[in-house]
Amino acid sequence: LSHFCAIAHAQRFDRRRIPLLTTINETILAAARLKTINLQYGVDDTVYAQGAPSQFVYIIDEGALLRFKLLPGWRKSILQFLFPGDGFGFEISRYHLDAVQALTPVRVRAARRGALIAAATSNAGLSKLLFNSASRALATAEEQSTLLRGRHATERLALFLLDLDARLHGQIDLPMRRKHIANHLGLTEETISRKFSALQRLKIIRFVDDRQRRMVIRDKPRLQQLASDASDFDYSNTLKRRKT
Amino acid sequence: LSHFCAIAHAQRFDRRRIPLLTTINETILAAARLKTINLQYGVDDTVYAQGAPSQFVYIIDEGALLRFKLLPGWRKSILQFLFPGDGFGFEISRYHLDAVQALTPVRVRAARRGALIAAATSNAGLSKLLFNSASRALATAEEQSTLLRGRHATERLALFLLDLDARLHGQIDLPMRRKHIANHLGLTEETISRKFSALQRLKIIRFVDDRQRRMVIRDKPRLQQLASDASDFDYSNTLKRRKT
DNA sequence: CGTGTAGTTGATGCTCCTCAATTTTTGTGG
DNA sequence: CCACAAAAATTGAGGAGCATCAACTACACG
Repeated sequence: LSHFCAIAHAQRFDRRRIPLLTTINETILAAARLKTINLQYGVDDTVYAQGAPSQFVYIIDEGALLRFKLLPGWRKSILQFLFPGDGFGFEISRYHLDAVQALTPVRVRAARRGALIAAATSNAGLSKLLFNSASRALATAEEQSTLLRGRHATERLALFLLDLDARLHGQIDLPMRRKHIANHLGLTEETISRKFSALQRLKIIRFVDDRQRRMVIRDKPRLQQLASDASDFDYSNTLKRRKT
Repeated sequence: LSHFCAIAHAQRFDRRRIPLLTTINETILAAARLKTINLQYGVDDTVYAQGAPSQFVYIIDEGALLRFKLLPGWRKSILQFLFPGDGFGFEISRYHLDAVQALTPVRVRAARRGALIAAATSNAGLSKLLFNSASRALATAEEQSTLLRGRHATERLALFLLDLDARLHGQIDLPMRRKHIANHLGLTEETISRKFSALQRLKIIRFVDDRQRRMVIRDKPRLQQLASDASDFDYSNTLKRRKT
């Protein structure tokens, strides 16, 4: 038990502060006293596919992944991006309803789903933790819906960046491609690219590497304002200045 | 116990078939053996406000409600519409993170939140039910996110109608105003109105009352097709025919 | 009968998508 | 290390779809 607590602490305070996001987290694994195994994945590797039997639950030690659903007609919908400390892979169904894929080289710990369920069945405290965790995940998902109801691309992107900032703290290292962000926000990659350029021109963000992947937020108040009302920002594709 | 089971059965098979949607349902109340009280609300009455202390959990016997969140700047985001059999009001937080309001005259049963939590703490089976329920609610919320990533108004409206159809079965009696649908789908009420007109012109749906609230789906396959790809449907505001 | 509310329809402009060209970055093999 | 090809990101032009503003209709209620 103390072993896992130590890891949990290291995870939470070491590199990044993270509001836990999904139905599984460090505390749960610790409370269930499950044996875990370490696994590694390379870029673009699939951790599990949609419809596959659900055997393990996972917690991320290092790297980033994306969680998505396949839709009728070859399309997919990216539900969220996962970072160290986040957990995934636990559902009621015995088969996965989503799929998870690595964005960078990844190290995860995996525990048997069956063992977790068995532990929860005889342990009301653990069940309660699971419920808490699912509730928080639900709140996160509804937050996401609210984000997607925002009508302007700038609003959505600003909210997305602020959320990442809160989770990753400080310098944001985007592990995903433009097209992933676009899919997640219900936009196109061209629009994402244009909005990034616009935010950079206005000195609200800055990319600090040549890959345009590592960025800092230079003017968070302005970004927060854009997140709630982008009406004095949104200009079209061209470079004309803001409306008066 | 058998009392509640009877109600649960009546609820599930009597009037409408409903995939349970929120963190609370009939089965949970029955398993927890909670005392309930009956409450009634009139149109537009608030069941609870955002930020209010969380005292009860609720199950709907009759009528329809809407659940929403207030956002910075007087805006609100409608998370979902609730119908008989659906439950609401249970969260981890001791204060409500959302608000619930009646769309029609409503009868609900309420149970004390504290009693439910107490029951869950000593009862692993109940905790597990709560977790299952939260997981299903999570799946629903992620479904909703996926809907909102669809780029065309027609896609979103079609998915919305198909979802209502699955929940209400048969004739759909819309308890909400156009503006509620619009908010929920991230569109404007004018667009909703125009899309309804278009669907009606194409004989995909039909309104069977003069208030334009009660409708039947006349061509479900076509509606399902539009839900996954509206590219051969979307024409602008004007009445011009579909693209070739 | 007015008055108010919900819904529909129309005209216009803005935002974002589409398609395409260009630039930048990444990966591969000599 | 450089040359080359492939992939990712950016930028541009034009058009599609939705929002906005406004007028209009239908119904509800006193």
